Amino acid sequence: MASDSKPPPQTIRGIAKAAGVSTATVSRVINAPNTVKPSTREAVLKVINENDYINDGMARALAGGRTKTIGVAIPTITNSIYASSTQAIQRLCQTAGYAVILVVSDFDPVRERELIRRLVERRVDGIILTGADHDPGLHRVLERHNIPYVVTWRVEAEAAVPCVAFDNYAAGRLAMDHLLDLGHRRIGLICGESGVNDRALQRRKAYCDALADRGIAVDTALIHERAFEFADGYEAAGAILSTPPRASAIFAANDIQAVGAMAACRGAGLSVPGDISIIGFDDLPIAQFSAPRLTTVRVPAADMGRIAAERLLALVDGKPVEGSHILPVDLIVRDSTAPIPT
Amino acid sequence: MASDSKPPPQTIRGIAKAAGVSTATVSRVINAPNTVKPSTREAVLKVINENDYINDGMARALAGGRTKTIGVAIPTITNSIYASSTQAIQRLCQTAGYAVILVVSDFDPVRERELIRRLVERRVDGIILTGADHDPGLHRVLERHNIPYVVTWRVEAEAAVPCVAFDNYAAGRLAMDHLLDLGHRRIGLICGESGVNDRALQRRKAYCDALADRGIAVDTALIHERAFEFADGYEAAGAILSTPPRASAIFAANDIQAVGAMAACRGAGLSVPGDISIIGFDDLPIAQFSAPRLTTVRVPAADMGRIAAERLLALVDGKPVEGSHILPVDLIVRDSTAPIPT
DNA sequence: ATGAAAGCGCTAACAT
DNA sequence: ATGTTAGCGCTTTCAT
Repeated sequence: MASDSKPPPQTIRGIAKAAGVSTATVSRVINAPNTVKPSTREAVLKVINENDYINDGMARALAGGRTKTIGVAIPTITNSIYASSTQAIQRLCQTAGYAVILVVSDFDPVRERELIRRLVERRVDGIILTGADHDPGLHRVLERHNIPYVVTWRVEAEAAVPCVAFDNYAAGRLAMDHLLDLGHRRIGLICGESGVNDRALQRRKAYCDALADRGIAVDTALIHERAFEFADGYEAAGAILSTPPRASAIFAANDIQAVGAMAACRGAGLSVPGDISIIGFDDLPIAQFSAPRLTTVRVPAADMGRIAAERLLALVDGKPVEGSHILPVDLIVRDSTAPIPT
Repeated sequence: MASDSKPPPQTIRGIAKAAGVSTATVSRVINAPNTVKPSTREAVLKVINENDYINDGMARALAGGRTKTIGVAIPTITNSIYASSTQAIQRLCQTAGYAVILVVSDFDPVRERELIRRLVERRVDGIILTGADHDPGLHRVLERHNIPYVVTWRVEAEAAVPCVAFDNYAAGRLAMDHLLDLGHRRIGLICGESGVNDRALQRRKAYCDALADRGIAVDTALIHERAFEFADGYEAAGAILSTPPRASAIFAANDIQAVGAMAACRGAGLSVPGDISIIGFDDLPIAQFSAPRLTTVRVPAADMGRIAAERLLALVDGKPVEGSHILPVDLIVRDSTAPIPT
């Protein structure tokens, strides 16, 4: 036999050779099938299928294309509400042929910056950021590398960076006013760490302002910042219950914490809402199936994710996208709140 | 001035030029910093930082390296339990410097194959698969492209493909035997679609066999296959309650469905476990905070994810990995089950 | 309609 | 210790 020069394997050259055409032709049947004669196209396709050949996305991206990948940065994954928006993003992107890479910063801006750097390194076509509290310079890096991005969960005061969010402060006021309107005056607060979480901060502010507006002094012994697990809400509620005079209501700025708080009240022999009212935040599915069903503030998490993804993909496609997109929130009154017992 | 030939920008050549060194040296300060003289290293680093230069991962991968990306395929994202294992995978991989790309197949093998193809296209270094029910040829493609993978949630009967799982059948028996030991004879079943979900199928089998072993005939009117939302459990339980003679217990092969079922019983004026016992499956966090607290079967989802990721990363590193890794499950008895009322 | 050849930005021998 | 150079697998003018 003649000495055969290495026949390259799972590469476009290998396919080209096996099909007796040039690499350009193979590339064409993959990217612009109708620019190649049907008969040769079929021949090439046959070789491709026989070999399970799959075009190398790295090489393709390098040769000028996009990576068809977008990055999503969230602060934590243990808060179910982020799962909701992230899911919506993932679904929309997957349908559009984009892959999504999720990075979790654990509320650490430096860590976040490092993770975003890895996203840039992977040449994601765009990025969805969560909230504020970003490392200074993060925006500069994104700008410099020409990576479009949109911010969710928070309206960026600064430049005209596109954002999709709702008003956390107003939503917090909604919850508090509901409680105050029911006659409650001594109200406990359970929320996230306001020092590292601007959403928690907004809600805490709403709590304080709502009280102040009715001439009620804020008792910081009634404020508990915790993580987002049931156990955290349970424990925080325990602390509130043991701070006399006993509060007649609790605002948990998260449904999971609220359900934990309800369990604590139950454990303390208190009836909800007979003895104590509890209002949550998010309107997770559990809110409709807890006992009692939870009064809460509905937050448009899935919509936010979907819209953010839509806008980002538009941006990636070079379409212009206007500034902020503010979504509405709603008070959902169920069975966990009632007028203050007389 | 002399005509300056284009000075390349955010590329290794641009940095090299600006720092007055060769591209090889820049590459070295990035990949093997200690092989380059401290003084030049600092100089190069300075230029890199000033420009926020970030090495192109596509080019790097193409030039022979790995992509430092792994793919994870799950059937659905609305079943919280997958979130648990996926989170564990994500965490471990992120820590190890790997990005994870999640794809959701919605229980459609063809869709799954297509999504996996996209993963291969992105040259992921490895893949974590969920359950069985894969398209024939999926394994062949992975084999052919030399992509290591591990299977979770299910022991693969076939070849020696590494898997990390627990015994769904045995776990189902555990739940059923608990109910039967309490004296229950007429038991409803709520589970996933056994036609597209081998885990659901195993649990359904366990249900039937457990009944048969005690000489109890299976009444298919008591079996309800549904999705994994609270509402599905609620609705299924409603159907079971209205099938006389009324069942004295329900096995919900998922905690979310179980909580939904409890709500349905409450709504029907039935006390749990006084009038009817309910056992769940998974031991999600909610199980400890529902009212009453839910008896369930603890499934090692997070461990499974973590171990699967560890094994995959080992595989990626060329380390050998033995066959199946079976994790234990536990019956967690809480307050939602009781002896059959006399 | 198809082929030849020049890069895309990087790493990795091989030199020096 | 640093520079030169040849690809990695692909897309894409530019020819034919």
